[in-house]
Amino acid sequence: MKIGVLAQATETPVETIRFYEKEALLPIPGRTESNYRIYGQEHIERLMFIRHCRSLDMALDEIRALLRFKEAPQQNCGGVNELLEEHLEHVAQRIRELRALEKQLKGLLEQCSTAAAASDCGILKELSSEVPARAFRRAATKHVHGTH
Amino acid sequence: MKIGVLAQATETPVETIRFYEKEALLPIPGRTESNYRIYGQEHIERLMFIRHCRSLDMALDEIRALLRFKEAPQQNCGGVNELLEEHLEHVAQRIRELRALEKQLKGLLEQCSTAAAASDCGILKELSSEVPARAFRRAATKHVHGTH
DNA sequence: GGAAACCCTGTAGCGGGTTTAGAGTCAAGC
DNA sequence: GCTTGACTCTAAACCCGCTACAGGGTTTCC
Repeated sequence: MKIGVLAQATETPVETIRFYEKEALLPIPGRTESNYRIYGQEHIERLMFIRHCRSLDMALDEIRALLRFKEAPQQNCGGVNELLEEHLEHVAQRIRELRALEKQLKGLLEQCSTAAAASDCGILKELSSEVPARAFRRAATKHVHGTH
Repeated sequence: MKIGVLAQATETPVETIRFYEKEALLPIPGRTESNYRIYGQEHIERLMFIRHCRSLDMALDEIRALLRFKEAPQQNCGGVNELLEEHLEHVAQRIRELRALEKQLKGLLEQCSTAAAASDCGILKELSSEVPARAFRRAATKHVHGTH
C-alpha cells in the first residue's frame, strides 16, 4: 500500500508519517521502482500504536521506549507500567497547576466587576503588583507544557 | 542598572530579557559607552507585569494586548476583562481534556495489575488496539498545549 | 494526450524561550 | 601593569511535534 492509503487507514497526515520515519519511529519501508514508499499490514499496526500513544499525549521519546518494550517480548513488562505511571503523574501534575491558575484568574476577574476607565482597572493594577511567590515554579516541572 | 541587576530584581534569566526586547515587549533601553544595556525603575515594573502574566500562562500576544490597554489609560477596560475571560476558558478547556486523559491512563494501568511477560502485557495489547474515536480532537483546540 | 491527483525531497516556520560560540568590558588582587 | 574571573555583547542553532511550503516526478482517469 502507498503512503496515502496508510494515511487514510490510520487517520494520520501523510507528512506526519514521513516525519515518524525520519524520527525512526516507523521502520524504513520498501520502495517501488518510481521511489514511492510501500507499506504492509505491520506498518498499519505500528502506526496505530504510535497514534494511540500520542492521543494519550505521550512524548515521542516515551513512545520509543514503549516500542522497545514491545520488541523485547521475553522481557518483563514492569517497565511499561512504570513509564505509564510516570506519564500519568505528569498529567496529574499539570492538572493541579492549571487548577491553581484557574483560581487565580477567577480572582483577577473579580477585580473588574465594573467597566471603569483602564487607568482605574483593578485587573491591570493587580497584574502590575508583585509576582506571587508560587509563580515560575513551573520551570522545575519537566516535561509538562503550557496552556497555549 | 545593568541587565544582570534587572534579571535578579525580577527573577528573570538575562537571555529572556533580551528575548523580550527582541519581541518588542520591553522598550529599547539606553546603552553605556561600552554598549551595555541600562535600565530604570520603569523597566522593572514593565517586566514584572510581563512575568506576572506569563506566570498565569498567557501567550506573549495576549500580554502585548494587555500592554496596549495599559498604555491607553483613557480607554474603557472592558477589553481587559474580555481577554482574561477568554484565557480562563482556554485554561478550563485544557483541564477538561487532561482529566479525560487521566481517566484513560488510569484505565490502561489497570490492565497491568501483574507484571507478566511483555508478550502478554495488557497495556501493550490495549495500546495496539484501535485508536479511540475521541482521539486527535485536540487538533481542533487552538491555543492550548500538550502535556510535555 | 492532458489535467488532476498523487508522490518525492528538502527546507522553513510555529512558541517561548535556552544554549552555544566567540568576543568585548570591567573590577579586584598581585 | 597584568591576570583572573565575572559580567556583557551579538548572532545563530536548538528544543518539540508537527505543518506547510517549493519545486519537482509519476500515475490515473477521461
